[in-house]
Amino acid sequence: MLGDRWSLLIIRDMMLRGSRTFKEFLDSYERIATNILADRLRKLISYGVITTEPDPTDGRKRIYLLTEKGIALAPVMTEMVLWAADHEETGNQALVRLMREDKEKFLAGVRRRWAESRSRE
Amino acid sequence: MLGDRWSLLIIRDMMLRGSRTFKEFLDSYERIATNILADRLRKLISYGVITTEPDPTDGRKRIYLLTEKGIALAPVMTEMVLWAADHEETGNQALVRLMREDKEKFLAGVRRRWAESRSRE
DNA sequence: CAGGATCCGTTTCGATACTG
DNA sequence: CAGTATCGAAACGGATCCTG
Repeated sequence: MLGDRWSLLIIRDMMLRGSRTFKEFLDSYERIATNILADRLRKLISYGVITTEPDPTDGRKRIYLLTEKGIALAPVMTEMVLWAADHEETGNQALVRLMREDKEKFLAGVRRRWAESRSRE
Repeated sequence: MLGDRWSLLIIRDMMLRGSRTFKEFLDSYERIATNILADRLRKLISYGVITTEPDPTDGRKRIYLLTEKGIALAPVMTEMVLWAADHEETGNQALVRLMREDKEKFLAGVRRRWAESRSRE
């Protein structure tokens, strides 16, 4: 799954933007077709990187969550974002600044938010 | 180029195995078709991640080298290898051990070897 | 309306054969 | 050795349709 463009973007949006639903992924600024998105979500589930469950407050929705294996990708994503910020188009500047100031602290924050969202389920 | 399987493997082999020629990339254990390899090398050059020049000792060969922008991907590759080692098939165990013992030291070594190979050109 | 599935033209891939 | 040419197979992506 490393090496698939859409999978990486999905993981990035889940990890850094907190995206959780099919619609939120679709609205992410990069264009993705619904069939491709559905396919990648299925594959990510089969890889054990994410899981899915119905939204308890809205039966129509499904919620997608990172697993332990998924959140373990945080260091990879962080390094990717930092490299892109240095060498390609600039993304979220505030986020990049946070990452650069203290990488370990930033990662700890990502993991903490993930653990908290898990415990609410 | 992040998000393309072959590009990542080429960069990995250049960075961690010291691969430098078309043939060395082909012989890398993952199968890659010659046209795909040529295409990815071309794209990596256009991205500014690698450069190429004729082999001074063998006119038939071309040598591919990482640029500054390319070697800056070392932290990304390292985190990818560590994640894969923890969660997927196991690759080069000795390398993984080195990375885990002291990540910064490992990265310094990669950068030093790269600088030395540059200065020999 | 959210989360998909299906259809379909277009792009990319990958295996093999061939060339400088 | 380092690629290019060719061609069928697979993946993509857009539009649209379906279902709870």
